Amino acid sequence: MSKVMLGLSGGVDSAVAAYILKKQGYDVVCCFMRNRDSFANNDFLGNPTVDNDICPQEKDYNDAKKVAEKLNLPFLRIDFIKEYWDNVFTYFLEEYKKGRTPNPDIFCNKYIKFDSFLKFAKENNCDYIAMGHYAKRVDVGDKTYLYKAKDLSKDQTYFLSQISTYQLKSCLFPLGDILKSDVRKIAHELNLESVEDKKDSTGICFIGERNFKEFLKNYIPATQGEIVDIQTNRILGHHDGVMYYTLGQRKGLGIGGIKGEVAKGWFVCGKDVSKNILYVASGSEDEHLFSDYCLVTNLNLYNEKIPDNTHLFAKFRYRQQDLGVTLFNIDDTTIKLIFDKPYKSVTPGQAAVLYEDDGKCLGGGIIDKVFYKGKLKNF
RNA sequence: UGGGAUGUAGCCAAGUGGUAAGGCAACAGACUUUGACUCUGUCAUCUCGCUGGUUCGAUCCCAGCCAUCCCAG
Repeated sequence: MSKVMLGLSGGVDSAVAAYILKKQGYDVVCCFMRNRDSFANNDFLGNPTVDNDICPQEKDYNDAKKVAEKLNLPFLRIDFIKEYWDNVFTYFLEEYKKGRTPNPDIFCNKYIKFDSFLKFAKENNCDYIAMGHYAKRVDVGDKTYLYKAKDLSKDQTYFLSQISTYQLKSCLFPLGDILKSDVRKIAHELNLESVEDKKDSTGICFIGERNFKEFLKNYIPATQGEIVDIQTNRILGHHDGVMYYTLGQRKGLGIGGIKGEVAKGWFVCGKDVSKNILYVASGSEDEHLFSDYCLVTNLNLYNEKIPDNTHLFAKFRYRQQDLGVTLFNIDDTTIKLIFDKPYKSVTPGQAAVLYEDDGKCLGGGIIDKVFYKGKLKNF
């Protein structure tokens, strides 16, 4: 009987995943992961729970424990606080300091959930790990493929785009063929009271929902600068630091109406980190928000290399529609993606994840440089 | 100082003698394992620069004052 270590988070998804694996006949060991400590990590500004009697992580732990008890499964606990800080959070901050917009959860998967946790599982004689991810694994011969989950609205393959073939082969995805609504239904049937109606967690993994700017201020000093209209070079206002904004962002600029002009809202379309200038464009369809090709580094593919001139689909941001692109290889870990037509707000630091039109996820990389009409966009 | 123009919520901006459109911003909620986008809702009632007057009733009419801008000088 194969043994699986299941990451039980205290949410409904991993709880039902545990049940399914058990029902399928796996020998399941549950484990609660703790990767962050607000106090050890000096996280106070804008922390909504810093004064709570019970920290939300402990509530999650208790909820997870109840699930394990209900399902009659062994329950462990492990901390990866140092690993998270060293491999995920440090990278996250470095990217922000460069003015880019990283996706920490992709690296959390790569380095913590599918690496540190996998090693811990192996040390405990487990064959596989599993969690509550919505994704599908398909084995054909000795090859393993990753597909989008049946529940496309919950599909999380985007976050798995940096895991290696070995990591993929070590993981089971029990929720790949189940709709979220059915997950809730199963939780109710099992009377998993601690999680059945719990709201889905959002926000950065292990950090949670936050006023993002306040959170970053704990680690990156605020440096005021000018907000400049890219069309006319007018100074429209001031920002608290160029790194607090991402491309395409509308909220938080505080720019009101201007005499004699129709106010369409202002959107971030570029940044000059050295001069600390934030560039904005008026209206959501301004040309400056678009780009037509990009360079992607850190390319990670689960299987064979993709030939030049292949047309496929890319997701540039989580929960955004897949967009048609044509791929060209630069070297083993760098590709160029030419867009079918100009796309809005493709942002350096975010992941570009590659799909075939049947939902097969080929892998992905990190958007490094973005171009429009042959010119490098200045971010 | 003379002539002209304007003064409506944080910013733009409609408006009528009969009791204040809209947009932007902001805030809240929804959505969401990044950051965003998006959607929904809230947002002038000792109020329409101030003070008087006309009127049943004025933000809109009249007078004076104040402030700002433009042209003269």
